[in-house]
Amino acid sequence: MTNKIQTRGRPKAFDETEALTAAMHYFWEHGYDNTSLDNLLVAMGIKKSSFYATFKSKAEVFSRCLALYRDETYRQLKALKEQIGPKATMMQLTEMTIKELEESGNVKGCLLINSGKECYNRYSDLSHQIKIEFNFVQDLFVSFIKEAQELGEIISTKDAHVISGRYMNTLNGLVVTIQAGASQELIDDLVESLKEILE
Amino acid sequence: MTNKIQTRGRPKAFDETEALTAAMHYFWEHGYDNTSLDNLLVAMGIKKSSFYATFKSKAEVFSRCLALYRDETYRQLKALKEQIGPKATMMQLTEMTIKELEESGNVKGCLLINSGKECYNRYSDLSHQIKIEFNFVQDLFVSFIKEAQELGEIISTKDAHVISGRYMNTLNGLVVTIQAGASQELIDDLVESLKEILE
DNA sequence: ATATTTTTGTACTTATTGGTACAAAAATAA
DNA sequence: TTATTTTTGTACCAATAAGTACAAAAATAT
Repeated sequence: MTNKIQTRGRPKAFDETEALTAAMHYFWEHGYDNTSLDNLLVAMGIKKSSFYATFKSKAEVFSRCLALYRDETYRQLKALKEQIGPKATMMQLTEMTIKELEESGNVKGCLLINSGKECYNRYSDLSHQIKIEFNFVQDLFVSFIKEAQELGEIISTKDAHVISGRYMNTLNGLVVTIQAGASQELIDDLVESLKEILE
Repeated sequence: MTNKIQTRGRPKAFDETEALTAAMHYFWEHGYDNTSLDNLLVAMGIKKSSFYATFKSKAEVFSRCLALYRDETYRQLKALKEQIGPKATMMQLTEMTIKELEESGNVKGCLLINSGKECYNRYSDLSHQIKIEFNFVQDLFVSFIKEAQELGEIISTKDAHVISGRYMNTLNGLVVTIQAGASQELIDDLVESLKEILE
């Protein structure tokens, strides 16, 4: 991947993918606008000169982070599915959100959803990319539901697109509902409703 | 409300509530951070000197806009409920979102949800207020469901809190799902799921 | 007429933003 | 050794941010 044959001159002291991963996590936690270039440089562990010698702008780095997020999400979810099966993998998404809330007192949500809201009607190039990444991940979820139906983990009378769409919508809704200040009872029932969707 | 007995001196040339209403709509469309003071002054139709002679800061104005939004929402929904009944009023919320999408090509969503996300883990005072306003409006929805159940518009076997919570969560989820770039089929099914929740 | 208060307008401050310029040091291949 | 390239560091730039200061004009109650 990043196997560039060593050319003459001082080699890059940082790994591009590692730096992008660090940037992705910072963006994920703070959002695009609320991440200043200085914040980003500290998170990535490189200096401004190195940054602009490698990337063309903050926006380009963000774009690459979105792609990286989609890649990582895809990779990790597929790996998890091989271990615990498709239905358990879907439920795990909910459990991770609740666990994060209980352990740290807050939730980050999905980077694509967060960025979709932030970029909507403001950064059309990023919005366009987010749409593509979002539907890419959405398709993965549909394939999980289909596989779960074949395995008999989920009843086959409902359309996989419908189940997947409603599950993810409810989960993404749960995050914004928590962020708006929902009561524990409301959160608990929404988690219950997520279980029901996968029945 | 704003009946202040005329004191000596040049009277205020603008109505505070009108200015706040204009500010509220600007914040609703653009968010808090993405609304500069200059944007706000143009939207409110007043000059910087008048602004700071009346309000103490941008944050205070935003806070008052949140309260105004809750007030207006409460007032308008109750009025609508008197006209078309509680269940139709709830469905109207979905219809408004879809109508807005079809007519203008985009959705604004709920100011409290949008602000909840934007302020979460960043502006604790505002976050705290949003939580209060959000639950205030949420309680109104619960009362609508209860009334709809009494009227026989919605079956009474399910808890009103559950119905209200799931409906609003799905609707708020729908907005962020649209903003992330959902397909028309997904949007259509989520609207269908909103109908089912109120059955 | 006068005191009072809000108006508008202009100028300013301090901080931060994303991004550029450039020199000197360091690390490596040839 | 030399050519090449990346490193760090410092100094910039123009734009924008929220907010302050203050004078002069305008509108009103008394």
